Amino acid sequence: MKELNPLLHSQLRLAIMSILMNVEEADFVYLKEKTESTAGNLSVQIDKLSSAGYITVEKGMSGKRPRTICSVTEDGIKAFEEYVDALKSYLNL
Amino acid sequence: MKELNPLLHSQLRLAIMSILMNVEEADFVYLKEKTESTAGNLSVQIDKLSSAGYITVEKGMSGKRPRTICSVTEDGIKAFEEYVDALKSYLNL
DNA sequence: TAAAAAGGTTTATAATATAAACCAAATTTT
DNA sequence: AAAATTTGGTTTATATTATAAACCTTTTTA
Repeated sequence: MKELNPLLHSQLRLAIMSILMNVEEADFVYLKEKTESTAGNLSVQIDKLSSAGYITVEKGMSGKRPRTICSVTEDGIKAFEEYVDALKSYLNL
Repeated sequence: MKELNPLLHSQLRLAIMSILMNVEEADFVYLKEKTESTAGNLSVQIDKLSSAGYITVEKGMSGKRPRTICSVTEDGIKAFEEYVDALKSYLNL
């Protein structure tokens, strides 16, 4: 049986990637609302995806408030697609 | 976003369930070979699925050797199918 | 100006997965 | 016929992970 990339096989990280696969970019606040996660957990998981090179993270300002924008990288897309392929063999889809 | 049943969202438990969804029953040795897991890990995860009522486990003898036979329950089938549904929304399948 | 909210990060804790060590019975080797 | 190995597991320890709690700084509101 195929391996399931452990970096993607985590509910929150998978949710983040899933969202980012469908949009150009998404900011911290949007990801938090969509995933219904705590800020702490989200921050940690964003870091891990970023460290793995699956997403890029730009910390900037929106007016006077900080704004963290994420988007998926080529590597991230590839990893996500491979993960989906592997999962399909588990779920017979 | 939907919750992913944490009992099923584990590589090895998902692999076990995936196998059992496609056969009448499977024994410990067969599951170990198919999943390429260690005996210890397999034993633990079988227990968890069993405690959750997702599989039944019969410990008997085959000739002079012990034999542990597993099969999925109705509850297990239902949980698996719900898990697959939830996952689909993450993977857009 | 004091209090609360926004947007996060860091640190501590609880849960999980995994492997290592172990056990008893059966089989094989010497 | 001992001794060593294999089979079929279980139990316990360890390393990783996920998660939440506590915290920080700046901005906004009361």
